[in-house]
Amino acid sequence: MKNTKISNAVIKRLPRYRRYLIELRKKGVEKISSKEFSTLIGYTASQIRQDLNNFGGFGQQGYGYSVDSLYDEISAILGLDKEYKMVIIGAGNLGHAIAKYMQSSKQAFRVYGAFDINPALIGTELEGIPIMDYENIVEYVEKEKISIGIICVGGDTAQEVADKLSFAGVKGIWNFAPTDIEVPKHVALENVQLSDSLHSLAYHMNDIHKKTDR
Amino acid sequence: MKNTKISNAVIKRLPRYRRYLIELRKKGVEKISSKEFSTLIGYTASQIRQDLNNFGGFGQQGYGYSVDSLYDEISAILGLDKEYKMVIIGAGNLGHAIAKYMQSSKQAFRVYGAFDINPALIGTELEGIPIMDYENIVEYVEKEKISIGIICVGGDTAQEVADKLSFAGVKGIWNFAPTDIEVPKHVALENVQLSDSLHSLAYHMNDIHKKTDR
DNA sequence: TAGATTGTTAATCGATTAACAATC
DNA sequence: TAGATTGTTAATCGATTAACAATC
Repeated sequence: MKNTKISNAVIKRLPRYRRYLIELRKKGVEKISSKEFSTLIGYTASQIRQDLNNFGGFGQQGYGYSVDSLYDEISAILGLDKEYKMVIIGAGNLGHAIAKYMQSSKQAFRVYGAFDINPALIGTELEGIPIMDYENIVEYVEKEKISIGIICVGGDTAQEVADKLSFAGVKGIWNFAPTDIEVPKHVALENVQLSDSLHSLAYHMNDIHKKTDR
Repeated sequence: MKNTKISNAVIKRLPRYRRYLIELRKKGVEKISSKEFSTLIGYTASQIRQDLNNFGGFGQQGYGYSVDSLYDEISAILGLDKEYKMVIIGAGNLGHAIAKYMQSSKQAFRVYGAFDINPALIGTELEGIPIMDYENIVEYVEKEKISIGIICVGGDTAQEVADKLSFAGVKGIWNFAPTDIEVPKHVALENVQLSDSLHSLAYHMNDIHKKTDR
């Protein structure tokens, strides 16, 4: 595997490739050429080949790509052949929402516990997941070897939660708080800004009209 | 306002500018230069000026940008000075999650109804929002002038829901289904691929390790 | 072998950054 | 006026697309 710093644009496309490969597998398709894949997924054949060759030559000239093995390769590149233990911080609406969502996903990601500062919530359960005292989070993360923290608190406390999680040793933070947070270099960070996404939708809704008007 | 096709990269940054402007307003900051904004938000001063000038000259030479009016301008560009009526399709885990989330946001976006095909759910409520029969969605959207449909169904039915919503006349679709969908040109589409986001996090968690190893 | 399709290099395109003249 | 900072043009950088030789 080469390692000359893969661009983020490429990485963002990998899960999408993988999703389409799952569909193809379901349909019993065994091989696919970059050209066929192109019409399916909507990237150019050139881009598909370019993207995949960042990680190695997965294809075969004159034949194409094996759906099964390409799926396996991409899954491995993404690290989906591993298991990830997660905790949710913030057992309010958003935390509840994510807990529900994670439960219905049958992936290698599993939520082991939730944390809150609200005494009324501590000791209860969030969709079957125990809600514990936020005071004890560092201890818990260390002991249970939790690798991902899901931040579902309000924007004002998100940074302090991120600091604590990083200190406790998580390897990744999935941030749903409506704030940008900073993490040490060795901690991976992925932001889900739902309101940004909605605002972007609003822009395009109006933009489309402007175009129609011309 | 110029209209020479704003790149999507720019649009994706607008909500972020807006969030920082809200913070600045809270702190009572009245003006900000592109240079000061740069250190705060992490884009280059050049990019900030370039971005803003896509929409007009909001600044003043020798002074900078007025926080208040820049906030107003960006809000207007995004279309956040308007009201948006929404429906949720799919009252399962994900729909419930989004309903909760939308409720806690006090923005110009409001969910008026939810739809499902499950007879056990129809007639009940989802966080105070009535759950109606999916059969009647077109009629409802037309009558209530709903402008945004939030798709919270499984991947297998997402496209058919999108078709129905488009037919009924929504102007935007916020898609949480783990599938890519196609919509007519006049309908805006925003995808939230939570699993893609999580997979991208997994990649970076492992990628960071590779770097450490070298 | 001939045909197909990859892997990879070169060309193009677009987005970001730098520079600076305009102007408050 | 002098100083500061924008608006905008030009230069650079990176990502996408095209082309084609390598090879299954």
